[in-house]
Amino acid sequence: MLNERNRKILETIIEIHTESAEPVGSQAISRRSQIGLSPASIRNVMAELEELGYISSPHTSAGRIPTEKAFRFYVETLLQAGEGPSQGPDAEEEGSRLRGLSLEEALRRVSRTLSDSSRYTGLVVAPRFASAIFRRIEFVSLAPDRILVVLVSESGIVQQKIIPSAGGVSQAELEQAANYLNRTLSGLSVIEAQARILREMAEEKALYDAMVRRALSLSREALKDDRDDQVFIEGTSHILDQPEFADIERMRRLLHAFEQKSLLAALLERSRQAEGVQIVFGSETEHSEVQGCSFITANYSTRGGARGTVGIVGPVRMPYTQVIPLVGQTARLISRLLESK
Amino acid sequence: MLNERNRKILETIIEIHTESAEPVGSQAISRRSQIGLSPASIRNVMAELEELGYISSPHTSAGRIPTEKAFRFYVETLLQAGEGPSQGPDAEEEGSRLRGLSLEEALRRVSRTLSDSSRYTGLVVAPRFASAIFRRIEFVSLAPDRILVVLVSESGIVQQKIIPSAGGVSQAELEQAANYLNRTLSGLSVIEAQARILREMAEEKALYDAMVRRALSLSREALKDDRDDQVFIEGTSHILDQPEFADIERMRRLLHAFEQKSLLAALLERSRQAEGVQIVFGSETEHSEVQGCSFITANYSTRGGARGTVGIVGPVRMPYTQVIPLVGQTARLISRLLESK
DNA sequence: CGCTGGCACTCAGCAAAAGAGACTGCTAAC
DNA sequence: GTTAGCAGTCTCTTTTGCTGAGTGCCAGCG
Repeated sequence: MLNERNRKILETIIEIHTESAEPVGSQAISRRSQIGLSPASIRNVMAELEELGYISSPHTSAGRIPTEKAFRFYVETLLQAGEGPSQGPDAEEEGSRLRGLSLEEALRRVSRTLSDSSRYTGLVVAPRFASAIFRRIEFVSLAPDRILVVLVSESGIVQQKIIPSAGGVSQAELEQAANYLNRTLSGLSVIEAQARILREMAEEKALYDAMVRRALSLSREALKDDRDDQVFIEGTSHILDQPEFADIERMRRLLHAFEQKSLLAALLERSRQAEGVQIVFGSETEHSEVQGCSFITANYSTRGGARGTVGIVGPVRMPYTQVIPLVGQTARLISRLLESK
Repeated sequence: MLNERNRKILETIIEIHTESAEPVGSQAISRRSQIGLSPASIRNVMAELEELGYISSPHTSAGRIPTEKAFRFYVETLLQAGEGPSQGPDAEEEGSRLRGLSLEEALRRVSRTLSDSSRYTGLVVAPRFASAIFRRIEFVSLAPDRILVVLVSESGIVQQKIIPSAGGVSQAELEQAANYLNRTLSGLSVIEAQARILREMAEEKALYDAMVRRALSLSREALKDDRDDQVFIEGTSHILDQPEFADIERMRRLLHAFEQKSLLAALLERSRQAEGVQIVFGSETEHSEVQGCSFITANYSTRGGARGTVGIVGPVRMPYTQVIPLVGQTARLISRLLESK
């Protein structure tokens, strides 16, 4: 579709535009590229590229800016070529800094680091408790009608929720129930644990042990999947640095979208099972708020197979040769961290 | 200092400016106020007010803008007059919506609600675990050298942290230690618990029970006060709506300040012990980033005396007659919620 | 046949100029 | 003490003209 020379010129246009955020003229390309063509010849090529939809000009007397189609084409070749070297913060050092933090704090920190070193907005989705391996459960009676449940997974994911309590259950009874559940369910995946509970409840009528009955009914409530992903977004103020969002109204909508973490979680959902670094443009989603954005993400996994996502968000115009390795390495860093935990 | 008529006119200036965000002219005041003075007379008064430092004009042919001194004077009279009615969301309804959520989720929700109904940025500081009443401790061995600690307070504050483990301690041993600590420390304030541990450790040499020794040393690590307040900030995108921050650079600095939650926590620290609604202007703090901002806050308390803060941040020009009651009622709402928990 | 220099043309962006409008401060009269 | 009137000031907006970047096309060259 695109011969070697045209491809090379398109690449140059993207590179220049990535640095300047401005339309690129034929002269600038000629100066920059090694091809050794005059501006006039390059103009001919540019006419072709425009014909094909890879570049467009904002107005007659301006240079050209790469279209999303061009960026898609560009990142696709980059992703196929492999990540290349990253110049992110030292992974070893970073890893040991995270080692002493709770999972939540660690993920927040990673999001921050991603943001700081990319100068875009950092994004981390925590693994779902529901897809982890069950480790411990604890009940604390807060009020006669409300029980606090704390769940811990094998890799250290902590989840708390409050469940209603039918009749007043004493703290001692709650502890018995927790003990029973910890003995019975520990080491199972949460899915298996849920299945196990249902199975046992079906046989429950045969059981006369009130404690077991209580434990099962509590745990069913406790393990119910509420499905709201924890998302850590750091460095949203960096979007103010991006000239493409200079319009206040635009910024407002984008910031607003970032505030609704559920929106981002939904957006990243579809790439959750993919391997390697993923790139999605806002226009490729059904959310108009993130038009003009680009999401660079990669998944990490914990011991037990639960998966989470890390990434950065910025404008479509991004230094992909730098951010792709950064995101890729960060995902691997977290995987290593969580699998060793 | 200010006679009744001048006070009334200043008030009118503030009201008009609060709505329009623009300099206020003598004619507008004359039209609006019930005083029945001509613009010319009002101009005389304005000259006086300017003399006294309550208003200032951006340039010769513009109206006057109330100074921070004027706003300080204004809110002081408002605060003394009492809160007046709020038209925030129905407290009853809101309360029952929060009842089934974990503390963290509830506080985040409150911050969101504050932001939504004020159209400014919502702010909630969680009570410190260290100032709460100890309820439960739980240890989970994550790796031979790392132990996850989950702490729960009387009012349902959950805090997790990871502590290093000297020698490999088995999960069974950890459970014994937790049992011992739960028996011994439950119901004490965290401060008391810390003191108790130190006291017992001093006597430790006399003790030959290895389990108790281990429990004490673990708990000392676990209860160590790390002092990083949890702050929930919601609705930061609202600051983009404020004309006073229209300058991009200004916005960037402000958003950046909001991202450093520790900065806000430090800022709110000094009003933590106060009663009732507090108002602090950015210029009254030592943080230049929040110049031009106004913080309206109030404290809430939990069973056991731990305190937290709720509030909103916006420009100095704010509809204080509305936001003061809103913040006050929200603080009372949370207090009621947490004291009944 | 592809490449290139030359040239006329287009159009955004900037700066200077002009005009309109909003307020003020002052003065003189009530 | 209050007010109408008026001259003066200064911002904001609009207009106009200019400059410069960049394009498309054409004719000539290797």
